[in-house]
Amino acid sequence: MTDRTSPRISSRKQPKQARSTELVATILEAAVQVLAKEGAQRFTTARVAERAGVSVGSLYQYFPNKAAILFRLQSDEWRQTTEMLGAILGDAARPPPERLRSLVQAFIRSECDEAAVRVALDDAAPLYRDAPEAWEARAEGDRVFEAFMREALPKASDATRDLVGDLITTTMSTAGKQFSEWPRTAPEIEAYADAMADMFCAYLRSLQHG
Amino acid sequence: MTDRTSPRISSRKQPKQARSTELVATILEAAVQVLAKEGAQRFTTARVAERAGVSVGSLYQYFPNKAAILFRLQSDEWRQTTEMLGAILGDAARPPPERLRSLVQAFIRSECDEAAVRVALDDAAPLYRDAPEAWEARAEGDRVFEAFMREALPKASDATRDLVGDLITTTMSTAGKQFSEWPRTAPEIEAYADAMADMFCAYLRSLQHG
DNA sequence: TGAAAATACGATTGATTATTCGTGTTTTCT
DNA sequence: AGAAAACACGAATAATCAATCGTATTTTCA
Repeated sequence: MTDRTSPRISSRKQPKQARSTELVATILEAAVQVLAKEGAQRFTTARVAERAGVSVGSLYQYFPNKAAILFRLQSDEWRQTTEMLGAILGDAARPPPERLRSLVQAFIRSECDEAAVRVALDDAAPLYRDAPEAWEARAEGDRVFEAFMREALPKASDATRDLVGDLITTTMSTAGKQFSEWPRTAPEIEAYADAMADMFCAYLRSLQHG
Repeated sequence: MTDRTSPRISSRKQPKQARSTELVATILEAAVQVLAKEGAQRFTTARVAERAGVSVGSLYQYFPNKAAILFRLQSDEWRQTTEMLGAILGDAARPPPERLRSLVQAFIRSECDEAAVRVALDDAAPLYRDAPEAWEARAEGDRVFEAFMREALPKASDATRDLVGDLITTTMSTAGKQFSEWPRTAPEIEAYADAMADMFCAYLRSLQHG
């Protein structure tokens, strides 16, 4: 009954002049600041434009709507996370459990840096969640992790590997959100990450020994 | 710099007549339906009142503001969850790992029932998150879990137990959110819950064996 | 240089929504 | 019954904000 037409979110125009790409960067930078300082509630196109030192009109020249800005920030973050994932998990010289531990620590650390932005971006998720493009970045990360799982659990079935991979990535990726709801000190977070890594490793070991 | 005065959220009036308590129940029921059918974005006092068959004015007689309705729903849910927690974990006749497994399954199942409401309530979290009362229900649950952890890890230090309890509860409680973002079938969810229980048990075992 | 294309501007529009308050109705209690 | 308290009503208010569009400025390039 509700006429919820999800708007096209990621139609970037082809820039004809150089200033446009600068502007996009400026706007994204401003958007991050607004999210961090004001939160998702007060994230408005006017505020982003003001902070960026441009007019709302200019903003709308490069982003079809407000959600597109948020979606772009989220995409960039996912891209970055996937890169990190690949770099750490792809290091074939180290044993899988060690790589997994590094990943957990790196991931949780990165979640805690700029925690305010992450939380705000998460709060704003309803605005960009429905966009189909939102899942592409995630899919790439899943592929990288699958490759790692084949190394970590060579004897397991594909179904088991998928399930375990799903469990681990999900567990890891939701941890950051909890920290922001009940803030912890840096050492507490380190300890938490260590415990999580211990848990994953214990689980993988138990799977290998039958 | 931002003048974000968090409004008092949970000042329930003392009802003088019987109809008022009925009305509160009706409003809460309507609120759930609006959340489920329309989502957090479209959760408005007007819509809730309409669905409840009352006027906005009446609604504001029992809830000081919109956030109070959401907060009340969240509180009720937490209370319910804590009850379940206590019932399952307190059953001293069963060995701790078995209880933990039951808990994970029950918890994830309950997250999946009424998933739409849970997601919407979560989306609306920014509106009621800042209320200090919001943490009381959670604290009670933590206490129950702590008691369980003393049974499950009798030899561990308090610090370890706290950390592990934190890790387990956090992991469990964030699982439901992920399901709604990428929906899964019922058997997939069962398998996921089983895997999570396996993971927790493997971790607890590894902690006990040093 | 000068015209056309690209970009930038920001007041305005239209829509939504939380909350109030003056008024009418029902219940309570004597 | 009748007055007072409690409750219910919903139009009106005031605020916010996404997005537009007519105009002004800058860049391109022939």
